[in-house]
Amino acid sequence: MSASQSPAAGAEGSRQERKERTRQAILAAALRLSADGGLVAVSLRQVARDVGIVPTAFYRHFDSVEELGLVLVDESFVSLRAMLRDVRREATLEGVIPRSVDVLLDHVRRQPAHFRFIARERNGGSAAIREAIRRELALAQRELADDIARIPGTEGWSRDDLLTMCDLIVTAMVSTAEKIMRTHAEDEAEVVRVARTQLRMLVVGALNWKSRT
Amino acid sequence: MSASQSPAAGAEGSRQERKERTRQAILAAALRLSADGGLVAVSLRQVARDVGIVPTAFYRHFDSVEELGLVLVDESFVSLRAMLRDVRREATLEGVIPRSVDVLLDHVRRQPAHFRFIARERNGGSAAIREAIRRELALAQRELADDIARIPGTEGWSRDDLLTMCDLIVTAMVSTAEKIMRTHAEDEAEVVRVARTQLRMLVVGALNWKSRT
DNA sequence: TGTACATCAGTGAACGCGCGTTCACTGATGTAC
DNA sequence: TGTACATCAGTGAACGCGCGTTCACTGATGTAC
Repeated sequence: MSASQSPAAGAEGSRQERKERTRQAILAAALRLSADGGLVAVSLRQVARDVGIVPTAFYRHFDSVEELGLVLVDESFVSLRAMLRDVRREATLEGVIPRSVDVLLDHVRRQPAHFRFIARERNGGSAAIREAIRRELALAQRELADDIARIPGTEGWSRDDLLTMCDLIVTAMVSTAEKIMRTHAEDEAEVVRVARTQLRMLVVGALNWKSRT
Repeated sequence: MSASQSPAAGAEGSRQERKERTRQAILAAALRLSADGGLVAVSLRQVARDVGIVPTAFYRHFDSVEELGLVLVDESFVSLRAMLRDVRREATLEGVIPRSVDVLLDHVRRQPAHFRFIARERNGGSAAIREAIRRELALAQRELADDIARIPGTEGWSRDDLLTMCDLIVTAMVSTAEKIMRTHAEDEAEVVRVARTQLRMLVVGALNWKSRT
């Protein structure tokens, strides 16, 4: 690797393009390496070695592994928001539950690294990273509430009840995502079945609880 | 500290008693130190320094920090099971929800270190520790199902539905515990209110969903 | 009760290793004229 | 189009540090006689 100026990413493109390619390679390496023991266990030198650059070159792109981690949070939530957008395409109260779980399964299987990163760092990471993830999940919760409010048949719910329910839905879905990640393909059906039942219990409960008050 | 043979724990008691006291001091130190960056970030030397022994003396008690971590899992779940036992003392369907949340709040406030350790290592820790925690939580889920099955008025639920519901309850309560840990005392009431509403939604939902089939 | 020996929790020096960070540098790419 | 200079991504040596682990040890406690 000592013969090339930009070993990780080939020599094509402008200087700026090559820098961006190295940056992406660093992000990808850190994401991959963090799967083992979380981002805390990832060293700057490991990342550099993996990318094929000298340790000091890391500083051309990030001030620290921590700063890199915050970028990975953003990147991971792009995947999560893409998922929410996919769920949004089903707009009936009946169809939304099976569809949501299917979409979750699909996205977790396609982007396992991003979902694993969020699950891991949500409690395990540094304070700054935990806070960033918490904020993104709270945003997802509000977006979900907005979406559900638009579904016909949900007019009876107050914003407050809706948010309380969405908090629980997000929690349950994060838990389901974690389950999916440690489940082999042949046992997926059971996880999906349980997740659907739980969502149904939850939605039906919210409906009946509200009608009582 | 170099003047004493058992600096961390005084000189009283038999050799065996003093060894046990050092062992407990090591566990306490590791639990405290892991609050910052998880157990991954805790080094054998840090623990030894904190306890007031030389690094090599650590090996008289544990083979590695990892092994120590597994003991901390056990210890933490003693707190969690004490909590379940406390919940169990309320045996009516109406009283169980507010009581459960009160008990959770009380125990999390009294043993924050144990609950924080479980929350952190559940996803952040080593594979062995994650697995140990997952197994304990699955056990808690089954015990909870047994308890609920004994409450009058729950005869209509199948074991399967009960377990599915308990999975969701445990997930929600872990999430609530995490919320409590990052909430100041003056905002506790809101967290408790939301947690109660969520449990109620959940239980009512399970009831109504079952009666449908 | 007194003595001789065994046990073993804790000691302290030493090791090699990977770490983050500093610094002066190189040489290809980009720009101004 | 050609030349002179600026930029800056990546280099490589060097540093001090904390780490886990080894080893032979010490000396108080415990036990057998």
